[in-house]
Amino acid sequence: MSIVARKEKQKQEIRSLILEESMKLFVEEGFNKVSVRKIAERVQYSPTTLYLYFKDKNEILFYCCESGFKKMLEHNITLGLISDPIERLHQMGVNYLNFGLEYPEYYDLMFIQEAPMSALIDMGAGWSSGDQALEALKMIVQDAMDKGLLVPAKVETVAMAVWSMVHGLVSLAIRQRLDKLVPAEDVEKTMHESLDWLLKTMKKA
Amino acid sequence: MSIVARKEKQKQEIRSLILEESMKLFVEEGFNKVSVRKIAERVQYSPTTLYLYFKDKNEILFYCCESGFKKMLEHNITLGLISDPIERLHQMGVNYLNFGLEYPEYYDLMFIQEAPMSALIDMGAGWSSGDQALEALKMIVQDAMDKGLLVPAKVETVAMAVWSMVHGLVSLAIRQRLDKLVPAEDVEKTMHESLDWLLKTMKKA
DNA sequence: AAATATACTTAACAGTGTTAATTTTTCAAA
DNA sequence: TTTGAAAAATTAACACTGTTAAGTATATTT
Repeated sequence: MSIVARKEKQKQEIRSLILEESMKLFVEEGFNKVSVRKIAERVQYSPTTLYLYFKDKNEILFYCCESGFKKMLEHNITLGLISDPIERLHQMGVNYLNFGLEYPEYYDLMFIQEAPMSALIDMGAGWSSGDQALEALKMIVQDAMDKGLLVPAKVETVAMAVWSMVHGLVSLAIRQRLDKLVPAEDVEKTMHESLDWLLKTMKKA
Repeated sequence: MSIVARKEKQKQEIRSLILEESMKLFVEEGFNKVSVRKIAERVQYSPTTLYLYFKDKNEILFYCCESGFKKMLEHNITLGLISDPIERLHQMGVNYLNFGLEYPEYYDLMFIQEAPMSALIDMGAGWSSGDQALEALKMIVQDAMDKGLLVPAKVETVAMAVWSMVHGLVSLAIRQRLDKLVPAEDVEKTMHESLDWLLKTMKKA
């Protein structure tokens, strides 16, 4: 029993090692430029060994995302302290923008690449941390509505609007599309202004 | 002179042929799954011949985007008829969502892939139709503000907010992320509701 | 010590983008 | 009309990619 348990533990350690090194590489060079062989070299195993631990490259990416979501949740840890729902929503948006701009490669994997979703479908699995973040968003919107701070509307509608807005900002920024609208050096500032504008606008007069 | 002109014309025709067939393939299978060899087979040339007409695969994609923007502008051709700026902005948003959902592969190339922007940087060129669309957006916002239909704010800020919002909706939808918020069959409807909500919300009371 | 199960590696396949060298075609001058 | 240069297209090749099948060590059990 203890020997089989120790072996299982070793296996998990190798899994973790692969994920860690993969994530480092994804962050350094971007998902598409990282090959299975490169990861294998980093973990000092042959390329094919990785296939004993993961179904394919997509699955490796999939598990890396989970750690990305956890990182994101850490950013939101101080959120509970803010009592005003609108203020809380605002801060959540600011955190989202900061996360995206600080870790663009993580963001890319989690929200832009299609690979992890394919893996998710293949596996029939879920993303607990990811769903958790969305639930948090919906709850804040619901809270704000209950307190009469927002014009009544379907919670999903407003949540989708807010999420889409911050995602749009980050993903356009990451893909250098916002340079077409304002000079590159003003992009970050204007992104925050846009978020401020939305929050101010949606707050019930 | 006329003979050299005809040769030039022939060259342009081959260029167009390559772009047409590439676009078809990109739409059918997605950028990443289309290889230079596949394109070559379609146009009945050897793979290396394409390199006589384009610097690399990214440059092919880049020129395909231009046609995507033109397609998009066509969708907006009826916009001038709407006199109310807010209503015009709303319809522009609706067109944007429809375009993204109707031609997700085009949208992917134009706004999600990073490849065309790399080509753009390498070439030092611009995207006339793309810039044109952004200018149109800014002008509508400016118009709405001039007519006192929006709370005064920096035009770029509001334009960025609106663009980010619709881009966020489309790109999250394309990458199957919105399924996490509402059931798949409700995604499209809720997207439109979110857009409606934004426009209603931003309209000065 | 022999047999079996586990962990890992080597070799290989079919594909990728791209370059250099080589061939075929086109067309003006002799 | 043949010759020679210029243009256009091709073949061969390189260094990669993700992934699978077959083979080889290394433990563990009998």
